[in-house]
Amino acid sequence: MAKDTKERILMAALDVFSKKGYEGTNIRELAASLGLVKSGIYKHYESKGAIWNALLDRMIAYYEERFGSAEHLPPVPDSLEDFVSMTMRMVNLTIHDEQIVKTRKVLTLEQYRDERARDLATKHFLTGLTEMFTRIFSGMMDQGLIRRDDPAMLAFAYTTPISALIHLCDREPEKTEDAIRKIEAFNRHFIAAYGVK
Amino acid sequence: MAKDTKERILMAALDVFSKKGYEGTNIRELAASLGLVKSGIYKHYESKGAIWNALLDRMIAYYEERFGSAEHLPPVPDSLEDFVSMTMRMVNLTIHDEQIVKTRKVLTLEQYRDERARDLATKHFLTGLTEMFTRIFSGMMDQGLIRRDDPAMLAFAYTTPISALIHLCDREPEKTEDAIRKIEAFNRHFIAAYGVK
DNA sequence: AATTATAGTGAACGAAGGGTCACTTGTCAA
DNA sequence: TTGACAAGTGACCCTTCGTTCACTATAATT
Repeated sequence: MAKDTKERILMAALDVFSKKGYEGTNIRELAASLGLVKSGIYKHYESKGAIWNALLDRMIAYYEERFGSAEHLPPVPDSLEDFVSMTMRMVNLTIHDEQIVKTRKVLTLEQYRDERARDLATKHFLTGLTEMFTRIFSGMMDQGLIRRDDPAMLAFAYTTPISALIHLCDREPEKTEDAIRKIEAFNRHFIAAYGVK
Repeated sequence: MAKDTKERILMAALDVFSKKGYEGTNIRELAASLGLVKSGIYKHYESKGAIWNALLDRMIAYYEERFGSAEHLPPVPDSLEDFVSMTMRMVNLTIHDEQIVKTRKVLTLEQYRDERARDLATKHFLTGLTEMFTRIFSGMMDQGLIRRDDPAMLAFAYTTPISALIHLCDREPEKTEDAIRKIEAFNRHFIAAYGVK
């Protein structure tokens, strides 16, 4: 039960930090969203900063667990259609999963204030995806699915446009459908340019 | 002299908002950075929110003035080398101009809180560049410099990777040189794929 | 020269923030 | 049954924040 509340506090913190940022958040409000009174929070965390650090620990650990080891990488697709549908599954997850969306927003808001947030933001927004798709493209080149080229450059050129649209969805959720269509169109464009038919 | 201080307050606000965000900023500090005492600020703006609104007005007007009308668009380059050097000039400006960097940071930090910041962020980070390069690519296709294709899609695929690296520079300035090299490499890759030799 | 606006000061205020503490309540072990 | 402990409460403390105001100095206007 203690663990439970401690956990709920972290999730509430993720929620409110993602909306108002760390500085814009106050403990009373955070506690109230859990049906607690502010002093109750301090039975579980010693300060607002401690909540922030615990949340970041969690986000970092989650990222490592999820994308850190090679074994959790998606398999190399065995056709171009497979490749596109894998991308679209990932995109849909990352756009619609509340927790992932909030994580991105928090990292966006705190990237200039907190060094660890800064580093994790770069992984989330740039290097993580690029590295992942570098391996995928490398595999696809070996299989002759796409033209042989620098896989890292291709991954960069492939993931950053998609990433830009994911950010757009975070910022303006009402444009989500448009963004998804645009990602699909971009995939067709990409495959037309690099796919081997 | 009144105008002057009013102006200096805006510039100081841009500076401190870009570092600490709106909520994280306090008027005392802002005033002190101008050699003023906090009550002096209120001779020029009626509240902290008024400073924010004036700053946003300024950023919006500046953007309109700079990128809003077709006449301020860069000319269509007349060679591929010209095109790349134009891009690199723009990139260097946008990465090194303090005011532009701060503007991006402020928009990044306040995009979820303020509707106008949100809209301007989308222009800065996505649609503005895309529209601009749509025209450029359209012109370059007419001149036979690049393969005929959907210019809007090409602009999207060209500008978003560069944008991602600009964001990286904002977040981790020590990676600026790497980022610029990467943009140059991306340009070569892009031209190899779409340029007509 | 007298007046009046303007820019800036310093003290003060109320509200809101983070954090503490003595106390209550419920749970579980001895 | 009792004792210990973890979880939660409400009142309180101190600091910081945004804002106001009476006042001064300076520059412009009549």
